[in-house]
Amino acid sequence: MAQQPMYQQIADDLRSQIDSGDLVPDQQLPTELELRKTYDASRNTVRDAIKRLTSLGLVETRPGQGTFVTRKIDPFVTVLTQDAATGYGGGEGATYRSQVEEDRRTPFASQIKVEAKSAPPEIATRLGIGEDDQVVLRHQERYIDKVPWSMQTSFFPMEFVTSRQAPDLLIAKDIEEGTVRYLEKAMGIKQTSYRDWITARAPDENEQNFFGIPHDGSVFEIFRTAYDQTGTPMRVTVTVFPADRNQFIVNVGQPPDL
Amino acid sequence: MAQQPMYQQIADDLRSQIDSGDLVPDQQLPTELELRKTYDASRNTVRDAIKRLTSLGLVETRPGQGTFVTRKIDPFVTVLTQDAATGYGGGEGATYRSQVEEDRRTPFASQIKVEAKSAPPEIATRLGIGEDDQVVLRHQERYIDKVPWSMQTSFFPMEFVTSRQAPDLLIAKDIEEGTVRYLEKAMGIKQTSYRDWITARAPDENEQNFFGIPHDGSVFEIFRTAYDQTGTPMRVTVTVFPADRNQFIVNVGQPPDL
DNA sequence: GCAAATTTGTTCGTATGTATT
DNA sequence: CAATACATACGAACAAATTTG
Repeated sequence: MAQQPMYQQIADDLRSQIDSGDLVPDQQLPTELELRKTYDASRNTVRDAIKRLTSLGLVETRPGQGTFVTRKIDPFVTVLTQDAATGYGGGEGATYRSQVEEDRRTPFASQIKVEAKSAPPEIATRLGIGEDDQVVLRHQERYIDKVPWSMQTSFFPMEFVTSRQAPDLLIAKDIEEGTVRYLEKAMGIKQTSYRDWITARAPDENEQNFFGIPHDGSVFEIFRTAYDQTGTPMRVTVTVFPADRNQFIVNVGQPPDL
Repeated sequence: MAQQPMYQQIADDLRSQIDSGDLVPDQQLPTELELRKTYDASRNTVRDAIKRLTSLGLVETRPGQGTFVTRKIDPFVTVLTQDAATGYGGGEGATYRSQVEEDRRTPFASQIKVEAKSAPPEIATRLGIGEDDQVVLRHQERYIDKVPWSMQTSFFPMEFVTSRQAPDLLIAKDIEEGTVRYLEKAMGIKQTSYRDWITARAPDENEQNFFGIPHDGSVFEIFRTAYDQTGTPMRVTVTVFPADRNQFIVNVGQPPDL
């Protein structure tokens, strides 16, 4: 009878109500019991329809409360090729704040957590060290306008610390000037190039909780390997961005401003 | 009783069987009826578990046949900053073939479909023309080793054709030399820079069918706006890549080869 | 080529648990 | 504590797609 399954028809109908502005952001949808009557369908069917909408990020269900139209988050755009000339990259700790404030939005970053451990395989390969070699790990969560925006973890060779040249890497405090500048001043290691490797995948449980995204949502994961003036990897930074609120720009040549 | 819901436990158990190699790619999972007995759960609960695995891209269900472990697709990596010096970009028609063949894989591209129509708002803005202005649209589907890999649509101002300078844009045939070179030869318009705008979103129905990805999968959508030597937009190219088989690299400075 | 068997897809009804108000 | 709303789980029936005999 139905060309399309009923749950899909219900989902489409609810979606058109959202798109048309009939249902506005933050507004509560009818409860499952009410929708059951409206569409003359079972509760399970209604729930299947709502599941479709949640995986599209259009609605959000809260146990004990109801289902609500999500307010569209104004996406933040990170320029990955920022300041190519100076060697400082887009989305870094040092440039993150200014990129956000340029947009008249309010950045906030969590306390930095520092850890020392054996290099995970993916990191060891990129840093050109062995898997048994130790690395310093600096982790930080970032917010924009109080909304969780990204999780970043940087890995440095432990040798930077054991050589006593860059001891501050192990201190769990924001290095005001940025680690890139700090390493240049302390060790004479200058970041002259980097390579970003961009993937998208489903979020793990931790990321689902922190960002508040559904299990079938999607995150960007960007591995940045930075090299010094000798072409030696000096740092690997892994940043996870929920796809519903992050976009990226890559400039090649000198395109005119937007 | 259950810290974790039962469908999640079942999903986790099946996942560990896949990760451990107990279930190998292309192998059929036990049928829903068999799993129902194995885990002493109802068929619906088993189905919920399988749904989790499909949205992770670990398994694929085929009506009338069964559920199968997906063979992991070897991802293709597109360098977005290819040949920055010459102004030719990564992932373009002209460079797509060579990038793929460098990888010892076999590229294939569908016939090009050409259309003329009013500029969609997103395109008109980027091309710096009005929404009522006409554009030429060149669409192509791309495969690697016979697997659908990307869908690309390029938009050019209709003026390029009406001025009689670049009539071949309207011909539904591959422009061997690449449109970038063609426009340079025919019109003296040289592509000197471009800007890529990278997003990720859920696939539409057409994309689900073409790429064979689930409704809650994820695709990259990259808008490339290319500019000529005067800083005027000459082209907008929109490419859609399924996230399960595509990754991207951005080079800033001159990082050493991989 | 067709009918039967198998397997997943959709839909219903019902019951109970958990979170919030 | 009670009422409300979503989450999980069971069982059942029929439909649709595919394979098998």
